[in-house]
Amino acid sequence: MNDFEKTLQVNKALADGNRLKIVAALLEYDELCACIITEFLGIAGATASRHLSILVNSGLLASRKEGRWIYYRLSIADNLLRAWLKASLDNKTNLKVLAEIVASPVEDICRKQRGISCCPINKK
Amino acid sequence: MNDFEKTLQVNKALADGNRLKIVAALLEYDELCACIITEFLGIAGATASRHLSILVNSGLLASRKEGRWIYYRLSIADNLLRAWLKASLDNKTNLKVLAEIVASPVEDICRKQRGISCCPINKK
DNA sequence: TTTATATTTAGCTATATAACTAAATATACA
DNA sequence: TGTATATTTAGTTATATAGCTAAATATAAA
Repeated sequence: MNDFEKTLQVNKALADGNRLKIVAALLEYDELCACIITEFLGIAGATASRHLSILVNSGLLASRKEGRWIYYRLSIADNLLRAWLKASLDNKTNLKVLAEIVASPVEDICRKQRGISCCPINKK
Repeated sequence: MNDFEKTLQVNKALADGNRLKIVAALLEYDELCACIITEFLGIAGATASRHLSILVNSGLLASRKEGRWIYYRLSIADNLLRAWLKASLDNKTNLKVLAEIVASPVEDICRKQRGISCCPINKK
């Protein structure tokens, strides 16, 4: 894949509202697990999984596996792209829903095991 | 339309190979008329027209009418976006075909009137 | 006015893709 | 081992969109 096709792939990855919301969320939080992202978007897990794989394939996100959970984080190498996304998305996406999910008790969502928190949440 | 939706619209406008080629061409040339762009892309005029209107609606391009011709130019307000596109597309798109079209004799393409050049070409 | 040129709009078709559900895979706990 | 949880893959459906041709619109030249 040449540079032009690579740029096109990145643009296509960013041309969906749910994927843009994922990027916006990860501009605010260092890492988020798939289940939190699924809950945030309010869509089926399988659909969120597909969006995440599109973002990973484009190079915008990286993932890390830990037990049953997979954590996603931004991996945008291009400083100009990162700066533009930050300027375009920061405080322009409604992340209140996400904040509530993150703040929910450990029994909720993917944190169903007795007190074991699935996704250590680190704000940036 | 809020800021998030505006960003999404811009991303969607950039998520097509032919539209990205138009942006790349206009990073190199100050202005190009619709017929030159149509010839460059090698698609039907109607299709090129639709791509151009999508780019204009997203705010990436502006147009100017002069007689029968419509000239398009970049109108990207956001400096970060402009810088990223320049870095991503400059010299990464094959503009040789465009250079040949631009250099073609006045009888060709949309320059069919006796010696009257339709699209004054200004390289940046 | 008639003809030619440039562009857009309308209408159609084929492909891409975003959503879903169900099944498969993987890990962890009882 | 068996059960629960987290995620992905497979398969389906509906919608979006990129392409085309033909017709409409607009301007300029004969």
